[in-house]
Amino acid sequence: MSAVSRNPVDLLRGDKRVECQNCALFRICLPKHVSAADLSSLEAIIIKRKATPRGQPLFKAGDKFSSIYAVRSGGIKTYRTDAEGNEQVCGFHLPGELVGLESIISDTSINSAKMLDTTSVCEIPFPELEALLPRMPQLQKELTRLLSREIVTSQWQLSLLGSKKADARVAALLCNISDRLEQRGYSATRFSLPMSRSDIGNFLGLTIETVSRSFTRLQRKGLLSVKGRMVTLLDLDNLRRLAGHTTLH
Amino acid sequence: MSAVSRNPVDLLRGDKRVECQNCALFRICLPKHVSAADLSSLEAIIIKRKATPRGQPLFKAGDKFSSIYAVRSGGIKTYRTDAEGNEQVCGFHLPGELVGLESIISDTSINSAKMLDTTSVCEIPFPELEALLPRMPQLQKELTRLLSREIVTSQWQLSLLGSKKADARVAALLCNISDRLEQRGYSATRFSLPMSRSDIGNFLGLTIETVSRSFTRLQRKGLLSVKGRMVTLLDLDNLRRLAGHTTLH
DNA sequence: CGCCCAGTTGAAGAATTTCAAACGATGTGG
DNA sequence: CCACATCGTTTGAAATTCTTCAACTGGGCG
Repeated sequence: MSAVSRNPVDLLRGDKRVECQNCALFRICLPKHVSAADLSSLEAIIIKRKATPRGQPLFKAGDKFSSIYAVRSGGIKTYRTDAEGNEQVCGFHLPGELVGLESIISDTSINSAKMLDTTSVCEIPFPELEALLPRMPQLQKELTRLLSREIVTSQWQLSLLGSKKADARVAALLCNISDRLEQRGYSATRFSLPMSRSDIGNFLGLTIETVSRSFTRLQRKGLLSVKGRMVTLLDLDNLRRLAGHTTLH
Repeated sequence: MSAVSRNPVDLLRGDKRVECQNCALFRICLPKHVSAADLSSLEAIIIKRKATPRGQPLFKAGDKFSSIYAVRSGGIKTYRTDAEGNEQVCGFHLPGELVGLESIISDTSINSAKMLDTTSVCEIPFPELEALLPRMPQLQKELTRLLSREIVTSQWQLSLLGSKKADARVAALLCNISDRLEQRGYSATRFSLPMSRSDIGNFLGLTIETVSRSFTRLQRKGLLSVKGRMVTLLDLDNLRRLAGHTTLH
């Protein structure tokens, strides 16, 4: 999708100092309310990683928890695996969103995270971040807000899985992604899904076949047009109506 | 279930100063790591409410968000209502747990909360709490941890709704409640469910009929015994095996 | 060119929902 | 004290939705 690397190995770590103010995501990312004076202390602990190709893990469940991550470009899925080896996708993370917040309560990572696409992240070592908080109330507030938002997102997902039919779930996910992309300055009606049908199905609690059929039905109703991962939302109003609830983000 | 009040009206507010150290839940509640010196500043902002009867709302979605709450006794459910008026139960909160964390990101409450039983709470005004954080790193850490735990809980629930059959969902909920009660010093194998079948079904993404049938099946398998809300877990091992994953809490 | 993977489509099967009825505990009024 | 209404729960049978199994398609890449 984006530029692909020749040599994955030397993409794994970057060491250039991050410059949040120049980042396109500054307005929506963690440091958005941090004063210019404090910003450099924050930037000092952040590790700007280079792009990593699709499919690479960012971390695995059980790894020692030491950092959270901000997505700079691309996309990431987080997922957990239960005793029988079943995966459950917990979330998709777009640029400007944090990954790994659920593991703060633990010494080890609770979820695994994998690149959906060529993706770059900023690594934020958590103990260092935590040490900054007492001195930086703005940052502390923002972190609390982002944690809270993560709860809201999970609960939104719950209300999807709890009572909605397949078509409504698919519509809701598409509307949600549409909103998030729009917020980042992209088209709200035409975009490429960063994740596979299998990930979508898993996220929505459906099989890939059901997802596929659902796309076909929505297409026949004239609500959207799909070609592989490329979707065009033709009737956002009715799509939202079908999703039938709380717009998120 | 517990003592019932004659006059609900004068139960709504208490003004006795809270004394966390003497509270049976001190070890598991928000202030557990706060130093004795800091504790009194925290206690000063907490409002100890008197018991409220079953069915009363604690807050409603859309209310101005101003406080989070710690359950002192009884139980609370939080839920959200979508555009069509469908409810989705987001969580059950037992003594020692916080309620309302999801709304921190918002000016208004995102969920509604209702007493499942005669319940008393400590109200913690959030702006005041937030003001204490810079001076009390321990408290800040604990709040962050609790927020993180809330994410883990929601994601646990997701993995239930995402891929589990009805019996597994019911078994998982029972094991989860069992664990939480045990942690609070109650019996892990014999307890009274604080919530109705309807709440259970809604929480698990099932109809009440399916929940009822599931209880009957689990009973026939000799895994438990149910009479109304009273359950006895007869074979916790196999119940966990059936639930088939990550123990939470 | 042909393999392979992701996605689509079809038909049969399984699980849950829906509709309907009955039960038991609780509470009210005669 | 009993008859009756109510609520939450249980049970049964039919309808629906989703899953499963299987075959097929089309684009990308060796």
